[in-house]
Amino acid sequence: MDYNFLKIEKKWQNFWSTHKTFKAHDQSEKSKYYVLDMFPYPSGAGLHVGHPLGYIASDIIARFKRHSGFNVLHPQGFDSFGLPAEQYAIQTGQHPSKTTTTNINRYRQQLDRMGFSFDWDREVRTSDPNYYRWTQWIFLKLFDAYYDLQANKALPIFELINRFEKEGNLNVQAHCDKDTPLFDAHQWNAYESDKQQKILLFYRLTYLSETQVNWCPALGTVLANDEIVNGVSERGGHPVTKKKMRQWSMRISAYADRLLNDLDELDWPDSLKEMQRNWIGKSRGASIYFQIENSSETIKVYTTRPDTIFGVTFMTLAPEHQLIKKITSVDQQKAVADYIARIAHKSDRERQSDVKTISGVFTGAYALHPFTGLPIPIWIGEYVLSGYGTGAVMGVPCGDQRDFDFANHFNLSIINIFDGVDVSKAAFSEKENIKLIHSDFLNGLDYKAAVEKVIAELELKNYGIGSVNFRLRDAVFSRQRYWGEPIPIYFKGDIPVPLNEQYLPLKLPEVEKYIPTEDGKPPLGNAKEWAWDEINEEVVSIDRIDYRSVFPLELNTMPGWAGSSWYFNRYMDSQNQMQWLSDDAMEYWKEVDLYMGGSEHATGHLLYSRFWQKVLFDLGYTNSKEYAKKLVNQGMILGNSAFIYRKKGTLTFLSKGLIGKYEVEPIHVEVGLINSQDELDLEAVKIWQKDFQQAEFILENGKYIVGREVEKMSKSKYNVINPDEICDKYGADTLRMYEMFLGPIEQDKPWNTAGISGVHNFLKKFWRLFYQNDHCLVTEDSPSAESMKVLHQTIKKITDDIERLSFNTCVSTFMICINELTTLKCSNKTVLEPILILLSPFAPHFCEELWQQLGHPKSIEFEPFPVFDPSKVEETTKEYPVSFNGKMRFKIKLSLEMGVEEIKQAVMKEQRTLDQIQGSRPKKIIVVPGKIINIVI
RNA sequence: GCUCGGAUGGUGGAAUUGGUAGACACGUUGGACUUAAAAUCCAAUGACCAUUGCGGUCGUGCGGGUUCAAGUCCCGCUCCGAGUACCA
Repeated sequence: MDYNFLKIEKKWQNFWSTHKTFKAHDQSEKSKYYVLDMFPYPSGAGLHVGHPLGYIASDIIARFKRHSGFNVLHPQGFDSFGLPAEQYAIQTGQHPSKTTTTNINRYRQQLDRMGFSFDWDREVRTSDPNYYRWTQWIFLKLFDAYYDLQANKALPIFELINRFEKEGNLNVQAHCDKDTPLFDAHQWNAYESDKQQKILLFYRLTYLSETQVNWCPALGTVLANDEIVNGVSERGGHPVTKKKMRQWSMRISAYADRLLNDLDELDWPDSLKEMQRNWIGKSRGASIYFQIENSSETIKVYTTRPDTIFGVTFMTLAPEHQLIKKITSVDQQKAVADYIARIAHKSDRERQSDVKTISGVFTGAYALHPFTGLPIPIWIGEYVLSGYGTGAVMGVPCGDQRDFDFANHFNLSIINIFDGVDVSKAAFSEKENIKLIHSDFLNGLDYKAAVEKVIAELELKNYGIGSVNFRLRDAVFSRQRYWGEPIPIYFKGDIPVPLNEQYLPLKLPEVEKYIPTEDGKPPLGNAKEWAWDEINEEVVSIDRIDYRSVFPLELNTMPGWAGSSWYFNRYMDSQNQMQWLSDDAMEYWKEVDLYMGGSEHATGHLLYSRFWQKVLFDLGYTNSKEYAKKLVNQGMILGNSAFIYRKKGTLTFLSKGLIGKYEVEPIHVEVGLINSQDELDLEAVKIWQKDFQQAEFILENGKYIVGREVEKMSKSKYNVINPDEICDKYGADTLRMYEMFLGPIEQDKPWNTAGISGVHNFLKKFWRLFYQNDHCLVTEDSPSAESMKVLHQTIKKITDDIERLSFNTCVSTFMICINELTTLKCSNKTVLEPILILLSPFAPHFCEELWQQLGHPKSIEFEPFPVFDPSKVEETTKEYPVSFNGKMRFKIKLSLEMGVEEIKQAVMKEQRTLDQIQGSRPKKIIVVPGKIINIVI
């Protein structure tokens, strides 16, 4: 019997799938354990060895928990709406659902080969109408809710309407648009229904509004902030500009404080929590009102440094500020208009890349300092952002570097208000250990005391108010795409009307083209059947919108993060046709116990999904306000790219060592064409790409040596390692163990195929404890004390290490264990059986096979995990290192039962010790039982 | 700039609470078996010095400190990575 991994793995994968071994049961005596992976987007390129890293880790936990007696939910699915399938559709005319299905099937095949213990009966696909029906349902729940600041939670919108009817909105404290008008009950009841609906949009948790959006002309769609990286689109790297559009948004800003505070109770990586904290960006400070000279208008500024109020020498408004038109003096009007026009032409990217240049213009107007009454010139400056705070800042050049630079550039005055500080060259922006001067009633105070005092004063005199600000913006929810969830809304005029939930799912219509219409409408504008008939309650042809009861449906679709913001709940009850989730399933599964995924979702998916969970919690649809108590970020497996070097402007390629002073262009080559000595296979490269047939390769020592660089694994960099190839050559169990062995799970690490033999040899070595030359070695004799000791040391180490997710050390422990048992020639059933159970989460097929060979009729999957027995590893003696002043000199074997005093006496009797001390008495003897003896002399 | 991580042999990495640094694996070298190769097994492998025999010195990015004892704790740097970026 050889270790025939191909045969074994196929056999057990079939066994597991026909027996539905990993089916999770909704009712069980056992405690539940929910292990979740971030579900993949099924791209056309298939999986590479980096993708399954997190899945392997979570699978080990899932299997370990099953052995430990838990009813484990370990589901998987596909985030199957998205841009690549749509772009492929645009190019080829093939329906995205077809591409998606093909890709999913390929993913499924690859995943199955690795022996994951997923419960595929619960699979979800975000593009499946049976799934997105509930995504649409959640959208309607958000549409029908508002955020009440008194209750500090979302409430149904009808409660708000009731209040409006009784008392208007004068006493309503709710999270709403800042331009929301005030009205009393009488006014409200007198409003036309359309006007009432428009006002309600200011309150709804998902709402339509005219917003400045990030428009990507190349993709023809709007992007959220987290979909933009360095001013260009995350996908494709296309430029992004600003555009005003009527868009759906999600009022996530209402939840900023709770999203921030609840982070404290989550067992998530600190770095990830920190990223979310920064993204939410809470800051404390004050809003201060500045009266404008000779005008009734006031300008509100937000500052985190109200203590520096006496350092104010000017004020700057964002170019988009509404008051600019009103306050600009006659003689400055042209200059201001020119400036604003110039800024408006700049794209976001230009504005971002050019932060060094200082630009601005004087409005000709002055504001009055609230305390001194002195006039302060009002400027307009590009560096002030309209989106943050009030879009206006007070300029304190002595305390803020940007204000300082601005003041210097335009020759504005600078007052120093910090004691003993030189502000002639740069601003002083530190807060600690400094006292204020030239600051009237704040003189002599430090930062903390001054802030407190000035806010009290501002509030007393009604010049301002202490306030809190967030960086977090509402999330734009409309996408001008085809391949996404339709938004269940139709329009009567410009009033959005929600579809009643009984008509869900609102299925994606068929279209002829997947591109925007000629008049610039989203792709759904191409659909013929895309109007809602209120009377017949069905989707009908758009030709009928002239009929009284037929109205156009929303043409935008939902963004990629919609479907992924709640899928973890659906797994608990994925086949339910009546509800998004039954109460029983929710009651039993509660929330995710371990969520495994990449940190790249920190400010996207992981924030949006927390937001939706909180809304659903407030509205009573779930009883967990956080859906994942523990989260682990697996690192990335990086590729080891290979480069050849083309002499600039030629077809000549220089081996790495010959580049010298030549100007060369590095070009990626397929890593499969490189041997372990970094030598390029010249024949193969010419077959690989025809372009190289004409090329001349200059060799060193008869070889072409490539350059190497560690980068992200990607098809375009030709550094992809396909897991199928590894499975063919070494088997899935080797791949699983090797990926765990590469390093700590949360770390990025480069893939290196060369190292895999170590793990593969381990499995073969272990196999040889069972079989050699077709001969079974396993005996039922009672094992030696040494082998029992090896076993129990292993049990302890593995149990501890799995609990703390240190899988790389687990693999090492197994290797040590098998090396020792090999040395001991131990093939006792009593020892080998528990090791199979220990190892089975890592190498499941391998262990199942041997488990069966040992005569067990049932699968290994639910065997109880072996329990550590300390008595088996107990030692009576131990070698203690004896050191003098911390330096180790010799070892001494002593009984473990000795007390500290006995050990001291025994050590002092040692001849060598006495030699060391040479007559002088030791100052101190330190004994840590079981660890160390140190003699201070 | 700010925030958060890192830095240990030729390489990936161990060292869980301050207690024999370098486990385990790759790679390299030498050996056994073999006609040969593969496979397998054995030995050596941080650096330097001493090796006929023990052995010794230095070593966890750099400079200090605390301690009988520091990869681990404290202070000050350097470099690398990630996130974020006119956020007032």
